[in-house]
Amino acid sequence: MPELAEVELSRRVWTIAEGLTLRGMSGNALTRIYRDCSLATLKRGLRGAVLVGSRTHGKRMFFEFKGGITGKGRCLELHLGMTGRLTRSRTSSRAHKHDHFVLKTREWNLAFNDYRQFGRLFLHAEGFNPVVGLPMEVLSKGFSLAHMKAIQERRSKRALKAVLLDQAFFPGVGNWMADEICWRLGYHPAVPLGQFEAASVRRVSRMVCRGAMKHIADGNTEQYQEEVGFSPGNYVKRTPPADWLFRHRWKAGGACPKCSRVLDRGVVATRTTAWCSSCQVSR
DNA sequence: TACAATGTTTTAAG
DNA sequence: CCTTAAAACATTGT
Repeated sequence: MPELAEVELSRRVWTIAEGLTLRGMSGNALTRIYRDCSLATLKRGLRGAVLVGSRTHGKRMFFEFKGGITGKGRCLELHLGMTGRLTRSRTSSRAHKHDHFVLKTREWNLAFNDYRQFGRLFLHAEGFNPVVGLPMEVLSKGFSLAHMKAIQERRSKRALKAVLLDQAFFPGVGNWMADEICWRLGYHPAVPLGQFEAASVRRVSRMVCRGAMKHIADGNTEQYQEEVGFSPGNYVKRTPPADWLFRHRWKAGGACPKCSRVLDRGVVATRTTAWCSSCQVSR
């Protein structure tokens, strides 16, 4: 479920345990989640460690740990895939179905839950600097007009939506944000990137990323953290303003917030796509 | 039952 | 080399 803002929401769920020592861990070693890093490696690396900080980059999360039985800190990288989420609960509560591992402190259980198992995890050495080698974040200072023009040159013939979904160029943007950006630009998602004004693509994609953070991450942090059994799509119904395409694109028969025309649906860049054939031109 | 689901990677094909 | 399309992953809900 996670795009930029919900990844940030997920990160915040675990910050409750900052400064606390991991006293144990449980998990199911047999799932696909462990294709990059085994449960045994995870257990050995994190036992006795202290969570000292965290950050996100696009759809990735990085949790930094110090100490532990190895004496060396670790950086735990998580990706939520399509259906992953992070939860926290009191130590008295039992694990939920599809909790692949649970990090335990004296007072909290931090769980990684993902029923489709598309998520992944990596355990890096202490001091791993996640920013090096990763693409420029859309909301960072470096995402300049020159940077945008460079992207445009390298992918001028590709569909706008395809480039927006490419994590090497727009880290954190996912299917709904891509549709939102195309709609706000007033063009069909299949129009080649080369036909756009670089400044417009940059401005609108930054606006949508900022709005997602404001309306979804900042607007839901406490509720998200308290909610048990939070299900994908819940936040969709209650957060961003009604003049966002986001609020309408999910339901069959959803209407364009600008002109009220029923939204079109199809596949663009291999993903289900919603657009308004009246407000979005194909030229 | 069949299909789609907020993601990515791999493989195949042109 | 490039680009695009399709399949694969595993589970749930409509």
